[in-house]
Amino acid sequence: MNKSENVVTRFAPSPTGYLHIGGARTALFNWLFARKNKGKFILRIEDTDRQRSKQEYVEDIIEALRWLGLHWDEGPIFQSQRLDYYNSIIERLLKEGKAYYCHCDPEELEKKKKEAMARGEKPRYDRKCRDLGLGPAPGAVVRIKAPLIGITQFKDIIKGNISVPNEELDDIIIRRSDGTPTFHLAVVADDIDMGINYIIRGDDHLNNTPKQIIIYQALNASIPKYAHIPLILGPDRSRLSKRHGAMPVLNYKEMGYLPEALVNALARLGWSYGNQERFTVEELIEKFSLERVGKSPGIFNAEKLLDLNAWHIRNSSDEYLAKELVPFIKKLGIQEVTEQDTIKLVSILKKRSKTLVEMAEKSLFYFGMDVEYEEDAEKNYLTPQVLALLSDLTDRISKLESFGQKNLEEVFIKFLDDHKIKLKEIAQAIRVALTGKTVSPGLFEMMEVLGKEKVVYRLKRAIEHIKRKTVME
RNA sequence: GGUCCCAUCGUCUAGUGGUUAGGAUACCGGCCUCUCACGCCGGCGGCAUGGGUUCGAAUCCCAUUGGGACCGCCA
Repeated sequence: MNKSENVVTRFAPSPTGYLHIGGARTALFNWLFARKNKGKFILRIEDTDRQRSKQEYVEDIIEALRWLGLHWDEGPIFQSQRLDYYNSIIERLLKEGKAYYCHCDPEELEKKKKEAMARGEKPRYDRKCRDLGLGPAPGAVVRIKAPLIGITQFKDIIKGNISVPNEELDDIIIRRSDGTPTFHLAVVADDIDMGINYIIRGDDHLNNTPKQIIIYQALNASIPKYAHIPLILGPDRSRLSKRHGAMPVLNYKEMGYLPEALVNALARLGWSYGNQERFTVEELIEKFSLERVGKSPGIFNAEKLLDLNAWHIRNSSDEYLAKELVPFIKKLGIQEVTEQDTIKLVSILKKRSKTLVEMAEKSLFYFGMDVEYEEDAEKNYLTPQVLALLSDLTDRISKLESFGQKNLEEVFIKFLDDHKIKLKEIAQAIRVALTGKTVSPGLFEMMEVLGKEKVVYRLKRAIEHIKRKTVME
């Protein structure tokens, strides 16, 4: 292969399920590799199995890839629309004597297979029709003529040299009796046609590769480079499936994860760059390489994703976060929320939130005039002892012209000094008055965000509350 | 069963013959401090086992064990 050749990669999911993190990572590696090398990334939908393929899954996959920011340069190309092309390839193989019609009865074959398994032999087609020179017939399939001797080998970028004795290979079916091409044929035909020169896919295809190389050879096509990435395993170390942890990628969106965080986590599962753990998408493109992908399978670590998400939230711009946060706040029933509101909230909440869901929940103190006191908070901090202090503080704050953190701090310094107390002694009471809770962002930044009107209102309400409580006792 | 692949803290990983085996996460302490968080400091915890090769193996070789994948008219 010459050096000027442009990299062309593809992600080729079959729409028989939603996109989960395994597929997403395969897509990511293909995308990163193409971007890194200024190449092309193609999206191809492998929907030759009409029974299992569903339109809703196509849509899910596309939406998930878009959300992750893995934009493709070509496609989506649907295999179901290219049947004529596959048939022309099959006809060519037939004509050149590299494939043949097989009339064997499927049930009989199945029986033989089971018997072979029972005897401890490898289940394989006995090649009965291989040299019979049969023609098309109802129920007939087309098989590839695999070489009988020798070895098929290739160098995988990640796994190294892989070789398989040809005796192990079968004359696999390339066209079903209904005339549709099988997976192996369609994949190879498409990859040749689309000029795919780097095939980056899951480890589960490692055993398929020799079978596909045989098709390449029969077609006299140049064989692409392969990179088989190790699988992502479930917590029980078995292949990731819907049952454990293999959530749809779009669920992470709903749970308040940033796509950048998921991309970061997925990239670091299998790929590494020294001791660096946290990457922006730009950094990943710059630093990604297939040589640094590990060989062993890994388990997806949700804790790490959470940490990464917190980091990406902390390091995102307020504007971006505000935009992303709005729908989450609305989901909590605050319909009147604006991006203006959230941008202020985000600035004080981004260091304290691991997800957008959490951030939305923490935003709630801002909305409405009244706050609801948590029972223990009210009992422990809204006490008669702080009544005079709160009254005086409210007076002082009411007189403030501009309501910035600086001004507030100045007022507090004077206030604390006059009363000979530490901030510590009154902070929690103020916090409860303003938020109803014992945990919140810093007092001054929070007051600035709330604005003078709400701060004074809530302080006065707390004072009234204490008075009322005192009288009742 | 056959073939192929894999094996460092619980998890993700760095490491390519000489390191007190490093980082991240989680967990536990401490500092900072108006609470929480952030940040900072410290701790816990690992080379699957057995043989070689070598002056010297996490690193190279073999075996064992364990795990995974594939063996479809699914992809």
